[in-house]
Amino acid sequence: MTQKARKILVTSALPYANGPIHIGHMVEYIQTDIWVRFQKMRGHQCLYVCADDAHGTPIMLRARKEGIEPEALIARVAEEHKADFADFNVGFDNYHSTHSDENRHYASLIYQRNKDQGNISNRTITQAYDPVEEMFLPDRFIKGECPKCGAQDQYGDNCEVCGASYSPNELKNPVSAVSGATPVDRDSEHYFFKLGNFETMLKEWTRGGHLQHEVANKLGEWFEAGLHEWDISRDAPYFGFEIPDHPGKFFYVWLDAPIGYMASFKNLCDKTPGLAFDDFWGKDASTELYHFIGKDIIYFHALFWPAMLHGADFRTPTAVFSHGFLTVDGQKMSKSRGTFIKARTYLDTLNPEYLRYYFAAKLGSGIEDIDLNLEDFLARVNSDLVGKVVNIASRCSGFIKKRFDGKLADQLDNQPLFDNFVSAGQQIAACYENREFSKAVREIMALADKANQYIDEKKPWVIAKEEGRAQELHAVCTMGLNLFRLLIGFLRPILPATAEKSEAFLQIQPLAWNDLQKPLLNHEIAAFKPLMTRIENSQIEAIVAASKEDLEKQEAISAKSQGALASDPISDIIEYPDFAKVDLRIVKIIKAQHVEGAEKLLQLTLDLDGETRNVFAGIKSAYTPEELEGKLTVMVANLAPRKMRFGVSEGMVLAAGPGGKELFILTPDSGAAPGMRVK
RNA sequence: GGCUAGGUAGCUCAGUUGGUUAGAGCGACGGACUCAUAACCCGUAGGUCGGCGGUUCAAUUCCGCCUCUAGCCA
Repeated sequence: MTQKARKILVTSALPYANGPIHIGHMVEYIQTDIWVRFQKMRGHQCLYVCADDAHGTPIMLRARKEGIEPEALIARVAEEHKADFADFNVGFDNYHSTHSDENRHYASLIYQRNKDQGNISNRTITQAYDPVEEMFLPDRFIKGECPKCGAQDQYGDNCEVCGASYSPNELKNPVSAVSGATPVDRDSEHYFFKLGNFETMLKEWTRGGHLQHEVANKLGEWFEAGLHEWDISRDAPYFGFEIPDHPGKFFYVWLDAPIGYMASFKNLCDKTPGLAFDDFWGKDASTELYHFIGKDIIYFHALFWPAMLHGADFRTPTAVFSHGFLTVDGQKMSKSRGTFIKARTYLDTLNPEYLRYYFAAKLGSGIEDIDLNLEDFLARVNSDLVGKVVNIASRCSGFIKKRFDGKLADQLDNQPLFDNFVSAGQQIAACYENREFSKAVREIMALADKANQYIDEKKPWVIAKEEGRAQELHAVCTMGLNLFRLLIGFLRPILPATAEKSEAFLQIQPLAWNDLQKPLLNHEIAAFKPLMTRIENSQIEAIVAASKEDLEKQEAISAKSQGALASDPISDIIEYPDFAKVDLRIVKIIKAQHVEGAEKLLQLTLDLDGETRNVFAGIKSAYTPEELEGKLTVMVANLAPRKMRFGVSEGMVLAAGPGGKELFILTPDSGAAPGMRVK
């Protein structure tokens, strides 16, 4: 097991400083932290740095809305972020900010060196400009009608209803999301990073074992399309760093964000004697550098970032590890369902170790999304951690305490079983190293089952009642506690706080991986106190309820300024005869099916009690045919039939909502029957 | 729309370089035990491996199409 100590620098993506950390963020920090703790346990020098990503238009606007300076906003958010991470036992060696002197230095340096190498160009571009706010508008701050499907209130780059992507100038009736003014075109000089200069280098790098294979596959697409120049400047007003020698021009937030990794590390170097920046970032550094990121920001980290570093004579990363997203109960986190759970909301009720364990049990080395199934979460944590692992200590310690003065025997009852656990540790270590945490957890839990089976076979509670078998009892319980110690050692990267408590119980030093080969014998242990308690269903319910309350508070705040009516005001007054012309009827959906070739439509067969109608409804994004069949709803029965590509639609069903998943058909109260008129 | 992933028991996931009865944990059901945080141990039931078509002696595994989910499109 002896190997040379490695020097490793690890980062997680920098959280954006305009809002709180939620449990989706935590997947990444927990994944990284487990890996880092594992490396440290193996005796390597492993440093984990991170920072707040503090620049950009959203932060500038958020601060303006709150009536404070951006600096005040990011300082406050940084404290919240740090507290959340600390309470989740994420052990950063340093946490810094992109709005720092170090970052300004390295951003300018990297820009300057690339400029000297001929990797920066400039030209004038035309961009949407808000004449009221006097600022250029990023795509996401322009709203309008989708040019493809006409959906209202869509963002400047893609439509959430039909999924089309387009450029903001294609949007119909565009308005600034900041002021509501109609944007105008305005010219401005921008600076560009000539990514194309790095094509050869990047092709080699992306296929050089630095990325997961599926990520490398994905990047093939970018090479095929050709590498474009990357716009790295933004105009004032902008919260960020001014570009040297170009007053009024600022570095785009995504330029200086990854440089924040360097800045945070530099900040750590300055307070750590003997830690040299160049050892980890110099062109010929022999140390290892890893970035853990979400799959959504792959191209920044796998294309721009290595190219920028290479162009500025710094080393490139050893590897970039991407992970998937978190869903809750199989769906995207949702504020209205109460599954948009903030880190703090979780921490107010539950032990962070539970979530660390659950995520570990789900995480592999790939980029698949992982699901937090709340029912499964409760069952699994209770069963695995409390029922299996902690239980081993709980069921053995009583005998040791009562019968042997709290002292372990001087030999094990079953050395081969102990050796079997130790050798399984090699496989477990390999899983950790390869970020196959779910495999590691499966192995460890199989061992925990073995340990419980062993105790069950030996039946110490039977031995305890028999005369002259004290030594045997002593050996069996010592064996059980030694198996427990190994399990805790194996789980230590995942459960640092539980490991610490266990170490206090066993009265031992923090476990290192190499300590695990030798059993703990002839050693006094402390009285056993519960190391972990079970999750109650009510706690999960409390978290979901608290998350919903958060939403209600937010809605109450925003309702004043922008209720649903603000963007979609009530139409002109009509007289009753106008309304009476519309013949609304209750119908039963007797059949619903997909329409071949149609992206948005479902074909519905509607029963009007005496007549059936064929209707095409644009609700495919929100409903499956199965969930519609048998339902009652309301239709406009006297709408002129309309010929569509797929057939004739004989009416329309009524639904509300902005579109996409958020579409809700009307349903009558019980008692209504097909054919009834709605009036 | 294009691309990259994913769709396997009620739930969460393994797995199959194509080959006899597709696995685990949890849950359900039955039994045993009482040391242990109603924990643990033994056993039983559960799956047209997203759908359709193709290649093959043989497909859950390979190919094509479709569908659903997620992400990205500078």
